Amino acid sequence: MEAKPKKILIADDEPDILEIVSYNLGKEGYDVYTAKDGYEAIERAKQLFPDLIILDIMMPRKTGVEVCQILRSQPIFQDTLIIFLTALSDEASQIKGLEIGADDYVNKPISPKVLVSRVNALFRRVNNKETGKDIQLGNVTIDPVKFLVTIDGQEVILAKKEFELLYLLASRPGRVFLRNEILSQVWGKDVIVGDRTIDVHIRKIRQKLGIDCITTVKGVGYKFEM
Amino acid sequence: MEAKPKKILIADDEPDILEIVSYNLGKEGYDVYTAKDGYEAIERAKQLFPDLIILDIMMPRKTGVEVCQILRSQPIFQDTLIIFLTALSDEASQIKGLEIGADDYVNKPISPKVLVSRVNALFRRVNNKETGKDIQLGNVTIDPVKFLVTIDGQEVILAKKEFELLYLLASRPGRVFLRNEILSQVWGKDVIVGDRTIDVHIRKIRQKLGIDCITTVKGVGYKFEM
DNA sequence: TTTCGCCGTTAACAATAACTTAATAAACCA
DNA sequence: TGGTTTATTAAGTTATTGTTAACGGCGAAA
Repeated sequence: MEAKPKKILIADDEPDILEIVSYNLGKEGYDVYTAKDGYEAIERAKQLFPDLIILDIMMPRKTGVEVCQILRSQPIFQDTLIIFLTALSDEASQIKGLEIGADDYVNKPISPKVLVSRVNALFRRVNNKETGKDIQLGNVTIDPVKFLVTIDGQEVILAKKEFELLYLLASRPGRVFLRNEILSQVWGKDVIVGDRTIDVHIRKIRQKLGIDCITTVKGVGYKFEM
Repeated sequence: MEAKPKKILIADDEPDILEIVSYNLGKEGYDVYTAKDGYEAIERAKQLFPDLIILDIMMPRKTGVEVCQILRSQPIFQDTLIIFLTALSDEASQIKGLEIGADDYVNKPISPKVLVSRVNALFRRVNNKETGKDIQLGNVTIDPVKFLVTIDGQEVILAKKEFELLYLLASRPGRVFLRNEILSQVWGKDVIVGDRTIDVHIRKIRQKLGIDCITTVKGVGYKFEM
């Protein structure tokens, strides 16, 4: 399922800034829109409902601070991310900016790369509610948060060690894991178990999954592949 | 339901920083804990499950970057907020910090007030989305304001601890909560209770609800699912 | 104040699931 | 083919959780 690109609205009265920020965010795959003053920023926000608004503070026809306050007073824009972008680097301005509802505050002169990183970080946090470490390979999904494996939507219940072992193998599909490596990762460095223990767990996983996705590499170890 | 104060863990090898940051965040109403190196930070994180971790980068026994990577590789710490606090002010470090999963990156010398603002801003953003609201899952409704659970309109009376436990599990349906995590979230930091206490509460909830919605994941924890 | 009842906890034991082992069979490779 | 490695099975062992009952504390009602 391809996620829709996030919409970002940038408001600044310096065309250079608009251009360089637009370019860099566009390159990251965001849909970028611009406004050249505060009034226009509000108009475009109401029409676009962007996911993130980047506001310069010093702008004609409403400052960034005013824009932020106006938007935040409306429930619709409660969840919209807002970043201030400004030449005012004093503490008080920054604190005020964050207190009236901004999510971040970046000082000029800006580094486009840093700004992009901060934008990414914000979206990562807001976006990733539950689907961080899932592994999806073919029709198999391994969800360590829910501790659940599904095959074609069918849930498969694995025991703790089985799950950890499968998760390890599937974390690098195609890569062969030595038996020693498996032992130290899943069982811990100072646990001593017999040689056949791994095999038995592998067997159970194969059995429970019902599909052939763990390959034995004789004399070496095991690997996951679809 | 009274909102529990957010737990913040601060890791820095400079006692002065620990003190001044602790003081300022404590004054804001946060529960603040400290660690003086990277190893200790990980240990305390696993025991406390803080809502936010503030990491110095230059620390003995694992750098902040290492700590971040180790924690982020575990599903349990996916949602934990992380702020880097560092004297490295170069662009590349900042970008790297944000890319490996930090939510913010603050340069030293720090202004305690700015840090507090940024912490508040992070919590404001994350908080809005999940706490305090009714939870509705299938035919079950959980109302943390009225302290009431209803199943198909039928009211069910739970005791306080039972309710808190259920609310925690139901706040992230499907997600597995470790026993440690449950202890720290429901019972609090330094309360020591016996091993069977959780089970007994789980039993009572299952009994009172009359439906099978809490699943045991043996060796791991419990999860709520309809 | 006394009594009653609920809450949270603990302890003892039962039940069950998970893990390991060992023995045997099958597969693989030189 | 012989030797080595892995698969399979079942049984044994351990660890974790379920269940029940009982106890003390605390607050509400008598």
